[in-house]
Parts: sequence; structure tokens; C-alpha cells
Amino acid sequence: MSYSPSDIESKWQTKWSEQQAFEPLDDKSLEKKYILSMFPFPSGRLHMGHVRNYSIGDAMARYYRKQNYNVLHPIGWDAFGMPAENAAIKHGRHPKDWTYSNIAYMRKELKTLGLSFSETREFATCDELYTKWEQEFIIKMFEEKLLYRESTTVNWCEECHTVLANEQVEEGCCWRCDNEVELKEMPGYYLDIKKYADELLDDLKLLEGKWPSQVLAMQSNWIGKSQGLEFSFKLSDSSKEKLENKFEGFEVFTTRPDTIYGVTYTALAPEHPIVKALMKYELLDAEVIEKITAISNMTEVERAKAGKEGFDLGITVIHPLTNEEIPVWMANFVLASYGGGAVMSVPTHDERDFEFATQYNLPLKYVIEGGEEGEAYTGEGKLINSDELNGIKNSEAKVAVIKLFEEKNLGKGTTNYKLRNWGISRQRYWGAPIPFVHCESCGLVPEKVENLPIALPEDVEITGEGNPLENHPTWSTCACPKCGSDAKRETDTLDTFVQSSWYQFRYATDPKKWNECGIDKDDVNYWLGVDQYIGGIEHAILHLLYARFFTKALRDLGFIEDLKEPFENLLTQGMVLMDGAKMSKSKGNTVDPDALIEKYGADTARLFTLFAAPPQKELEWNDSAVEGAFRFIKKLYDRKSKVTSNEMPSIDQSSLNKEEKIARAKIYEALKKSVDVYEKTFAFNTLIASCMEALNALDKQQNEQVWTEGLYIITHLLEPIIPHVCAELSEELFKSKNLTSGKIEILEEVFVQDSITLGVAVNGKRRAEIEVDAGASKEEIIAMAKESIAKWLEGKNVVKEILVPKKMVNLVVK
RNA sequence: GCGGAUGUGGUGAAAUUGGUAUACACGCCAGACUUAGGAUCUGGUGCUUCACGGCGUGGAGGUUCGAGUCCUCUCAUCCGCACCA
Repeated sequence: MSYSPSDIESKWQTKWSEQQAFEPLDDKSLEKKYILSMFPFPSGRLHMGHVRNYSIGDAMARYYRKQNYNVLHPIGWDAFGMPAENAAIKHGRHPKDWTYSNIAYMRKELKTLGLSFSETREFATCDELYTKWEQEFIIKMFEEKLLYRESTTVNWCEECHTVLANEQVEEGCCWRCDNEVELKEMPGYYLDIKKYADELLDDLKLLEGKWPSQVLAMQSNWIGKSQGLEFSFKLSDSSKEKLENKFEGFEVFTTRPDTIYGVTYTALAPEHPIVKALMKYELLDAEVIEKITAISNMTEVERAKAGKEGFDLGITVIHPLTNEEIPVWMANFVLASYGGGAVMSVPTHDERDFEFATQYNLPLKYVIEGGEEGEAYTGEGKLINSDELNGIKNSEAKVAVIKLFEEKNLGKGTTNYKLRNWGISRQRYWGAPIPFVHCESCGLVPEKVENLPIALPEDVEITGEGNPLENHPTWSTCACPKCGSDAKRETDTLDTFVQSSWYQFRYATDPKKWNECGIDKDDVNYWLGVDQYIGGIEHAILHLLYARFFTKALRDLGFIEDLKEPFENLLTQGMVLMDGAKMSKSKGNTVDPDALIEKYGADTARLFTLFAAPPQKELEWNDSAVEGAFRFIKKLYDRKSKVTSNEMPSIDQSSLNKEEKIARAKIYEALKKSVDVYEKTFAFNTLIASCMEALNALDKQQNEQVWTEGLYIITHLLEPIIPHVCAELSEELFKSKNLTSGKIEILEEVFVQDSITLGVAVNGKRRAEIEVDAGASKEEIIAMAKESIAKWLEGKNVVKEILVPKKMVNLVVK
């Protein structure tokens, strides 16, 4: 019978499901592997990126399962989020209905790919049972002061009608809809991720060599730790008076204390309290006030685009070392959210300060040797014009100045981070409600744990106008959990990234306990860290940073034990491209996985995906290469007639002819390679190539035993990649023994060939090829080599003879 | 600007510790079988040259008997962050 993928694949998918073949075992004495592909958002249909992601993960899971590991390979649904609400607005469907029916459809799609997921551990993050435990964590975080509510300037996306975290703003635009983000002052809930800044940074070291260096670098940059000096400028007496003695001065942070003597002005952010006070008391021209207000309303990106702008504030401060009087400016490039919103400006040794000073004719004072007049010198050098510090290297001066300030009690060495706290409030319906209550007398009160989950009301009108929870007639009305009086329920919902920050622990928790607890410590102790995590690079900061933070926080809150990092190893898969561009509906360059499976079968889809490029690289779609993958499977299937025994034969190597020996060697080379591929490099493309070579070599000989051994090993090796056809062949030919009896031993004897082909090079340049007996001595080989390149030796002397065993001969002549 | 990567045939890509560059596949060319082929099979296929040969892993040097691989410099492309003081 010829190869019919649809029959074979549905047969095995049914069988696996009936046998619950992919459920992890309870026995914690077994060696485990936790293989996790990032869970999908239930958008409605799978795309090729999913196929790639899950094909990679499945190959690993199946490999380890075959090596008798206890394997956890779960799947679920990252199910809250905006698109569900957008669908509701557009098509009038309830988000819940839309989400769960998408899940049902995509679950079927996943099944047709033959992925070896656990079926009992599947969940959607919008399941109320999941929300329940998440709300418990949130309350605990509030109690432990890790979560707080605050009114502050936030990133607001008008299109999505919600606040965004800093991580969700890309070049000033919303990560989801690309709408320009506005600034808005409003209350919201924050997680104190900065508390973990140092640990998040330091523990990146534990991941070196296990996570892509790019991701580590991105996280490190995002945390943005910098060390320097913090000190305050005192206002001059006249300025103090001007400000009605409301301010003594202001704090600044600098990473360049070595340039302290070069300060010629200071600059404040437009949001700085002193600037606000000056405006309030109308101590600035009306025109200036207007302009500063305009800048305040601009986003950081708009300010950057606008170029530098500033105004002399008409006040002065005293230099802490020289006691000189220094002007204070407002500058649009000073960030309110970093370093106290104020800077000391050293135009001679800082590009930005230089640009600003030139623009407004502010004085320059060089304090490091080495630069040229008329530019900012940011290099190294000795100090000048710096009193007692003159002559020392600026790198040493950094430390010296901090010490000096500390001794004189003027300031202190300190650390700053770019990382900002994680704003988790979203003004949307389709999310997990934030479980707090606003009470007139008690203030902000967490819901009682026994009342969880605080579930979403289903009878809502979703129009895109305002927050449906706020508009609901009764939902937000409640009793205060503390005093019992009338109160109002919080209508903000949690950022969806909260759900994906702990799902790895939920999977690890035995589903039999899902009603009793959110996370089971023992189960997590056994299964975590995730041995291999696989997903797209687009999550390098967002999800991966949040999940790392949550792991540390949940540990400190006692929900899990002593776990530093959730994801032990990370593989970031490349994008799937077509015509050099990312596949997307709007570009119309997509391939529908369903159609692909319909035409060629899941095995072909999986084989192509893993063969066309290594998983870390981009994958360019190629229809005819898909045909090629299909042809290979067909060929493999056709060769089943060559097998004559259902046992692994024991072959007498010495009785084989040359072609038979080559075929055997190719087979065992592939077997040898497979360990590295499956456990280390994930270069599935090279393993598949080796199997193809082995099959090509088998085709060049007729020995039934070699054929039997060959197919026994090839189907064993390829089962993680093309599981259906291999399961079918294995069952029919070998009673499935090659898939169930663990490792196959590598026989070194097969690598010994009768004769070896060696390259012959003269002065490193390849000139000829010789075939030598396997047992030939060095002398014999050199003699043959010389003969083969006789014409190159005419009139020359061989000064050196190099033999690289089994590879080549190099003769150095003069 | 800072950080991270990547440059190998017509294409996707291979290449243990430095050891025959281009495995495997796609495409292309030729042939076979066919009424036909966008099916299947066989063979060929880095560039250049009539040929001997020469040249070939972005470029330039270096180390070495020998470099895609190691070192120095340089160019190009991609990705991330970006006025973080």
C-alpha cells in the first residue's frame, strides 16, 4: 500500500488519545524533563509560527519520553486580552464565547499535528479557577507591600482604551495596535519589580550559556543599572526666598562625579516640583509657562523628536564644592522618571549638555585633559581645573569624588535603574478582575480570600466606549470586606502578562489539586525549572522578565520553594517568512497549516519545518521544499518492503561488502549525531540530513539485514520529528520495539571501513585523492600520496610530510 | 550613540579539537519511461578556462605544514534599546 498520511495520522492520533500516551507520571523518583513551548493566544486559527514552535518542542518531548524520562509537555491558552473584546465590538459576540470556541477549534488543529501534549493539564487563563488563585497571589502581594496603588502619569492608549506598562510601549506606540501613546495622570496598581532589580540582573549570570546572549543582553539593558553619585544642590538665598522658602534645593544623580568641577548649569524636567511651583506662583513669563505646559503634555518620544528646548528659570543654586552660583534651567530632555528629574550639566564632557549649552550660550569649563576646544570630550584623561583633584585620572576621580562627598556629608554613592515598576491595571473587560474594594471609611481593602474568585459578570454590553465593568449597573456595588458598609468594587482588570507569569507552575501542579491550591510546592519542586522553554524572541523582555520576577516574588511569599529561575534553558525560535517578510494576514503572504496538513499530512509539515533551517534561525517558506519533505517520507515508507525480520539483526561486519559497510556507517553516524542534536544543539536539520544520507546509502546495497537494521534505527531517530509514519512503520515492521526499548547502542565497529579515501595536498593545496587500505602504515600512505602527485614534485624536495589520520596527507615541498 | 547577532553556490543550508569547503535538500540541465507531465527514475550541477590550470566562505592583514574555523583591523546587513545624565 502506498503512503497515505491521512489514514496513518488519524489512526495514531486516536490511539495516543485513547491510551493517554502523553500524561506525565506521578512517580517523583523518576528522572524528569519539563519541555514547554510558549502557550498560544486563542486567536482563532493556528499559524505557521505555532507549527514551528510546537514541532520543536514536541521533538524534544518525544525524544526524552523515548529515553524513559518522565516528561511534562503541557499546553494551554493565554486567553484573556483585547482581541476578544474587539471581536465582541465587531461581530457582537461575547468575548467568553469567542474565546472558548476559538480554543475548541485550535485544540483540534493542534491534535491534527500529532503533538504529544498532556490532555489533563490543559487550561485557559480565563478559567475562573485560574483567576481565583491569581487573585489570591495579588492579595498576598498587596499585604506584603509588593503591590500598591498610586496615581501617577501613565502611558495611555486611546485606541485600546487602557493603560500600558513601559514594556508595552514601542517607539512611543502601543505594542498591540501601534497607536501613539499619550500621557495621562490616573490611579493604577503597580507591582514593585524594582525591588528585585538587582536579583533579576545578577541571576542573569545563572542563565549564561543557557539562554541566548541576545536575550540576556536585552534584559540587562532594560534593567539598566548604573552607579554614581547622588547629592543635592542648595538654592541660593535669593532663589529660596523667591520660592517662598518651600524648597531647600533639589537632588541630582550623576554617573560622572569626576566632572563635578565642570558643572556650569543645572537642568530640571518640566514635571519637576520646582518648575511646577514657579509656574504656579507665576514667577515665569506667561509665554514660558505656556511653552513648559506644552512640553509637559508631550510624550518622551515627541520630546526627543522636537529637539532640545529649555528656559532659564531665573533661579540659582550653589555648587557644593566651589560655592559658585549656578543657573537653573528647565530642559525638555531631562526625564522626570529617572534620577529625580534633575541633572547637573557638564557641557564640556557630555554631548547632550554641550548641545544645549551651545544653543543657549551657556559657559563651558573643561575639567578633563584630552579633548579639543569646541566639542564635548567624553573620553578618559587627567583632571584639570578641579582644585585638589587636578592631575589624577578621571576614572579614579569618580571614586574620589564620591568619597569626598560622603566625608563632607554632601551626598552619597548610589545606584539607579532604568527599570520602572510594572503597572498592571487595565481599563478593560476581558481580564482578571483586580480583587480590591474601595470603602469610604477603610480605604483600599482586599477581597476576602474565601470570596475568590471575583468573576467577571457575563451580562455586559461591549461597545468600545468606556469600561464595561464600570458601566455595569450592579457588578461593582458590594459590601466592604472589612467593615461591611457599602463599597465599590475595583473595575480595573489585570494585565494579561500576569497570567503568563505563573502558568509554568500551574502546569506542574497535579490537576487533581487544582481545586485546592494554585500551585503545589512539591510538584513544583519536582518539575521546575523548565528544562527547555521554546518561544519567540518578541518576548525577550516583556514576558520573560515578568515571569522571572513572579518566580522570585512567589518564592518570597512562600508559594514556591527556593527556585531562582523558572526557565532553565531558553530557545528562541526564528520567524517564519515568506518572500523575505514575516507572514501576516495584512501582507497576504500566509500559509494555512490546515491546508498544508490536508494536502501532505502533519509529518510533512513537521519535517519541512525542522529541515529547512535550524530552529533559532528565520525560516523561509518554500513550497517545493515542502514537496521534497513529502517525497522523503514517501520513500521511507516505500522501503518497508526491504525489511525481512522484526528483530534488530546481529550483523557480522566482516561478511559485508563495501556498499553495505558504507550504509551501516551512515546509519550509525546518524545515531551518534542524534544525541547531540536532541540534547544540545537542536540542529534537527542536520540530523534529518544524516538520515537522508543513510537512506540514500541503503538504496545502494541489497543486504536484507542491513536494510532491517537501517530502518529500525532511522524510524527510531525520526520518530520525534515525524511521529505518525514512524509509529506506523515501527508497529508493522518491529512490533514497536525500536520505540519502546530505550537507547540503541552505538556499535563502533561499523565505522571501520576496508579502505579509506584520503585527500592529498601539496603545501596545503589539495591536488589528488588516494584510496588506501584501512591498515596501511604511514610509510605506505606517504609513498602512495607522493606517487599520486608526482608531477607536483618534479624538481622539488619534500621537506615535511603530514598525515592526518583518516582525512588527508599534506606534503610540504620546496 | 549603546548592546546583540549574522555574512559560505542560483536558493535553504552543512562542515568534532584548525585537517579533502559546499554534506543534505530545493532549483536548474540532460537522459529514461510516458499520449502527456508541474508524476516517477537515472546522471550532472561553485566560478572561470578549449585545456593544463587558476580563483573561491563580505574585505585587508596575521599565526600555521594547513584557516570558513584562531588573532588584529575593516565593511555590510539584521535585531533590540535609545536624550537614563
